[in-house]
Amino acid sequence: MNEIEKFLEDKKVRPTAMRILIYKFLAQKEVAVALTDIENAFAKADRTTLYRTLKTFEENGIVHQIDDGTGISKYALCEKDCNCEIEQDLHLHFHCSNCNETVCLTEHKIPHINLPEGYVAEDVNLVVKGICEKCSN
Amino acid sequence: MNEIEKFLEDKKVRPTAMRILIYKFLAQKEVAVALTDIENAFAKADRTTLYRTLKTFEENGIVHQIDDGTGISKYALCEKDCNCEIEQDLHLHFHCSNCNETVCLTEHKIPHINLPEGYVAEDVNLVVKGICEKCSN
DNA sequence: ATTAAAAATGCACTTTCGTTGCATTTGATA
DNA sequence: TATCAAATGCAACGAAAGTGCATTTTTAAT
Ligand SMILES: [Mn+2]
Ligand SMILES: [Mn+2]
Ligand SMILES: [Zn+2]
Ligand SMILES: [Zn+2]
Repeated sequence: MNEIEKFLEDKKVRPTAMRILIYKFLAQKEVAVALTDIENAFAKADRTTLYRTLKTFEENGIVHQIDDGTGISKYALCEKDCNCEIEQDLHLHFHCSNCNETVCLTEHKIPHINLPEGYVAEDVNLVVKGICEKCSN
Repeated sequence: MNEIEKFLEDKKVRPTAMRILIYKFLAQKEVAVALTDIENAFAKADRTTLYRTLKTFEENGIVHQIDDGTGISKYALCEKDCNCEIEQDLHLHFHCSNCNETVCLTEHKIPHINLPEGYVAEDVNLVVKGICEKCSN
């Protein structure tokens, strides 16, 4: 059994052929991907399967969903020891208005936010929109 | 000519009956509103008119659109001397997962974000999700 | 190996929200 | 009062997310 299969099983996800392919696809991309991107990459597979694969990955801590403000959900692999927890794992996302790509800035954790009395934070989303490094040259 | 009409004209928006009503509705609400909310409040008006009114208000700096992560656009009146500019006007938004309401925390400006070399910020969206003050009692 | 159960996949469809084209109405201006 | 531009209303469309159910594949037990 290879490494990816082992990884998926550790995450309690059955390593089907499709899931392994999608995992490899995500691992190879350095930007966040939309369902459509995966759909285009695997024309043979049904959209629903890809959709549910992403949901399964998300529920089991393999990917995190990214709301970059475009209205289209993006997904990216989680870091090695990520639990998607506020104050620890959550990082900034950057969406380039030129190339339309969204990237995880995993080194840039979201700062602690002070809230008014009575408010309880459970999740934070911080997205910066602008021109990315590739497009600003 | 009353105060609201004057205000709209200052913003280069012709103060029609519908627009005045929608402005009053927004001014009276202390939470961000969705198109559907306005639709329900003004059953007689067409959804398209309400939609375009919000767009007009947004283009002329009367309201700002809020992406709270629910996938449904919300709108709220801008502050007195707001230009919706990064580093000055942009504030934190809070979405309550219990009552599903979204509020502007206008006193909580978005902190300056350090980006990697080459990245240029043009806009920032910071949304905290959790339990609001009303729901946490 | 054979079979039964569970899980994954594929297909068709629905829903929701945002958006647009165009005809009609309203309102400002001359 | 006539004219023109802007606002409104109606009827669609389109993208994306999501669901129900039949079929296939995989796992596990016999
Ligand atoms: Mn990320
Ligand atoms: Mn706001
Ligand atoms: Zn770019
Ligand atoms: Zn609440």
